[in-house]
Amino acid sequence: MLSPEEQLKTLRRGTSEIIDEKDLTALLAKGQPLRIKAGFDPTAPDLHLGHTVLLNKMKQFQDLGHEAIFLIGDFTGMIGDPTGRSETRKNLTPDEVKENAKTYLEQVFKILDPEKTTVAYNSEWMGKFTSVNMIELAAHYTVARMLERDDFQKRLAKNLPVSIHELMYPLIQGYDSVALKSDVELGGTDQKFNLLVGRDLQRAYGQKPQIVLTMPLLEGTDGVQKMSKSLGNSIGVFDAPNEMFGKIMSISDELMWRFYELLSHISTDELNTLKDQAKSGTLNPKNAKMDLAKEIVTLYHTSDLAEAASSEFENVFKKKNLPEDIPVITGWGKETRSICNILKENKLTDSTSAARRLIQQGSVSVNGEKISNVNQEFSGDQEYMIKVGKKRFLKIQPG
RNA sequence: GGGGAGGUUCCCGAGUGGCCAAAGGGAACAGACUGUAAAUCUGUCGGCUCAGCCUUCGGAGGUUCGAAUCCUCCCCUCCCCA
Repeated sequence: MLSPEEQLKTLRRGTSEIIDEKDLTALLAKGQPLRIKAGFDPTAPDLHLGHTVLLNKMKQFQDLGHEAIFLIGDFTGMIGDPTGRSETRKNLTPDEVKENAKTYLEQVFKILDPEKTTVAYNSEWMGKFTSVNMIELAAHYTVARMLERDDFQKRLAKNLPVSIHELMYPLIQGYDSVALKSDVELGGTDQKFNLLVGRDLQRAYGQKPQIVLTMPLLEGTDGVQKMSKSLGNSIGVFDAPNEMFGKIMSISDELMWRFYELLSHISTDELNTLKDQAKSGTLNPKNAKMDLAKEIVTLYHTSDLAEAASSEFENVFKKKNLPEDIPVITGWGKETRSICNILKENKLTDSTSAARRLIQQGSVSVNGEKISNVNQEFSGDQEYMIKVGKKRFLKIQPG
């Protein structure tokens, strides 16, 4: 095992806060593998790059010889973490939770080493919890301390509802640390409160409080708000290679460095070199971004697909050629149909109204010719290349 | 249990009988500019057989020539008192 200082150097990369670093150093100095806990709520099946920030940190612990415990909050998932919520979450059914959990693990093992990862489900112990146990647990915390929490404060201040069960959430997450006897727990900065409750509860149950390590929340493609599917700024780990590549290319240069720090597996030294080169002008930021996009696409797909996505990107957007994989449909014969209906029927636009607007704005072309007449009709027995905006394409072939 | 406030288009939020498909902001989409960058500027932003028509303002009824706006009942949330 590396020395505590060397380990810390790696562990500090991208980290927001370590509570408390001295304690962590002391633990590392023992030279024993530590139990590293990270919990995921299987509330949404769509994993995005933001979720992987934590996994990358966990991977670092794993590579340093520690024991990664991946906790699936199948029990807590039914409650819904109130963190960062301006409103109460919808509860999930056990089946939904189970389904989501399966998806999670599949993705998780693209980063973590399955051989060295312990997977735990908190329903294992929470499912057996009696109401007496629950009340005992609740007795270890006070209402005032629970309401200190920022999310609750904000909601109360805005006269928004906070349900009782949401107050239970941090207690149960904290109890997971007791059940797992974790030495370190990882979480996003928004999880700080919950993670700290874990420390208090471990103390209350006679254990040594865990070290809390928080990671920043990754911004979404807009560069401002945190990555989230519902905000429409996320890059999903299931995104197709070309889409994933394109989304990464669309982030700002500033955000690119953050992605490098939190998502790339290149060493911190290499990263600093890249930054210096970009600053001095010897490296075009675009190339650094292309490399990053390739690395990430390779991780979730393959290096071949990443290369293909890269050349496709250059081809379509730099050289303005047509993409390779244009959806093709078969024509409808001799009768003619209006352009608006064709666009709507093939989902190039949401509605004929939207199609009209886009045509009026000059963003629709057929065979390279801009369409200006919203009523223009086309027969279905010829080949057409339809383009809407920069990204939507459709080819119609005679039947 | 008593008293008060409120539920508006994807989100926030204005609108208290016709000039309302509903201000403003955000998001999104499109155009210009680019490195598909970002930033900026411009436009669009319920639907349709589209200069007209149809469906929306928590739900169901009602008043009216006409309702997001008034009345009745119901559902949901918050605040104060107990």
